[in-house]
Amino acid sequence: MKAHQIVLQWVEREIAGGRLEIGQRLPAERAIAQQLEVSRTSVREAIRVLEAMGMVRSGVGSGPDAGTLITADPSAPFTSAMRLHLATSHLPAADIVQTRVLLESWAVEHAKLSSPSLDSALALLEAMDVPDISAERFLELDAEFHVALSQAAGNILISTMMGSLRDSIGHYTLDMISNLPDWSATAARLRSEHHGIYDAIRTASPSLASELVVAHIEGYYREAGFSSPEQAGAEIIERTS
Amino acid sequence: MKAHQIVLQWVEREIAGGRLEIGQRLPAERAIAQQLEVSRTSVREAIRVLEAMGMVRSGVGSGPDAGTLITADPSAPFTSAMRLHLATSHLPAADIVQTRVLLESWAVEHAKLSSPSLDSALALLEAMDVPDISAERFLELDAEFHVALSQAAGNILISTMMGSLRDSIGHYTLDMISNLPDWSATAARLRSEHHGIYDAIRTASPSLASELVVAHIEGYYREAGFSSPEQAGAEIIERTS
DNA sequence: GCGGCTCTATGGTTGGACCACAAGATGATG
DNA sequence: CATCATCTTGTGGTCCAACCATAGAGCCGC
Repeated sequence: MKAHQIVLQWVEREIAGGRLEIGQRLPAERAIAQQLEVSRTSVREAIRVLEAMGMVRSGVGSGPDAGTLITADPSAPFTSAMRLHLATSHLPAADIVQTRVLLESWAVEHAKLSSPSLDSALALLEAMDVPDISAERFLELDAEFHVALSQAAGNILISTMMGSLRDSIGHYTLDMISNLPDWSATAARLRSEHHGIYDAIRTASPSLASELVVAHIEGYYREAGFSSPEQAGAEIIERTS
Repeated sequence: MKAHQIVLQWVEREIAGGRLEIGQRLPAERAIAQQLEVSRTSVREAIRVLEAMGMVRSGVGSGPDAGTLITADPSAPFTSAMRLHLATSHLPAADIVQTRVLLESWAVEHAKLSSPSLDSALALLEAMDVPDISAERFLELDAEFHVALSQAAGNILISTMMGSLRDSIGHYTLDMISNLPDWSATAARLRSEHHGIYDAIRTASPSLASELVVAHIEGYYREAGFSSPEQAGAEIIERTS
């Protein structure tokens, strides 16, 4: 077993055993190295891995922001790993769109009316309603709106995956604007659909909300000139390669 | 920007630009360090991160297994990160079960009859049919069977997530055996349900297959004494904490 | 030919040194 | 006494030089 893996294993056991918890600090790198009898270099390699997995966050100096703090950001590994794997073209964009539709339609169907995420969604909805908003800003809020919706179901795993997909999705929704015949008309339609989805959730019509979401997403791709998410994915791969 | 991030960025650009591809080797650590004007230590930290994300695989010595090979195993980051985040109890097991049902029911509904994964699934099915199989071995094959099914839809992202969930799921399906009143009876039922699912896919009855999968998974939890996956998750957290 | 040897290049590991940073302790100064 | 500058301490960030372990490549003696 490699030296840095010893450290990883130790950290995992400390966490699983409750001796380390979120919000606490890891011992100093030099202290861990001494305790586990490995070099500080190896400790640092392990911490880099933990950092990439969103388990810790390091800060220099002293004070509240210093030291290696144990966090728990499950989205970090998904986001960064997905971006890299996308670059290899072994993860087709079409798969991402397809997955998005699946996760999001499920999430709105199982949204909990008591979730505070719905309030955030409403705020985003209103932010999108301002008249002279730029297309970039609109799509940004759009993405956040969809993530907020998917959080309302209360499944951390699914909302996390949606949050990670959001970044990947953001890259090409913007590209697709140029394919639209009339952005302001599209924006108006998107606004109306967003409100429709939101209202369906609020009035406890889960299956309707789900259908509207699917239609909303697929409609956007259709209007941008793709007859299906599969083709959209293929086209995007063409253009970015 | 930290030194190791420079390396990560460089690797990402090399891959995105097609100058590095899967199957090729990264330059030697010392060479990268010299080229990017960072220390070898920083290069190694970056490689550790890439390794954790399933992007590379390092080997010492010389020959075909030596050097740092660019792979593309999207399941690696999901699996390891999920295990760690599970340990923090910020990722409830119930969420995992719920996600599994969602992904798997979608996958069988969209399974492609031409997929070779279906042949693998059949082989696994037959392996599970041998009379004197142990419960452990049966559940192992069971897990592989479900992963094979989810691969048949051809969505890399979804099958990858299922593969990662499989590890987490495996931990507690085994635990649940003790809750079963009659294992051999349950095994017989599972076999029959597996064949039912497989046949539904083969006979191009996607919605039936999907329903059977949901019933199959939820039925297992019910028989083990949980009335819903949510309760199962809660119970598992109790027992492992 | 063939077995064993050295050579070489790879990643793996280590200890030590130094830097940048930020808070807290200290002390000079008005 | 209050205030501000300075020093101290402890943190992560970086780098270097050396050494080890591995495993193929090539050479040499037989």
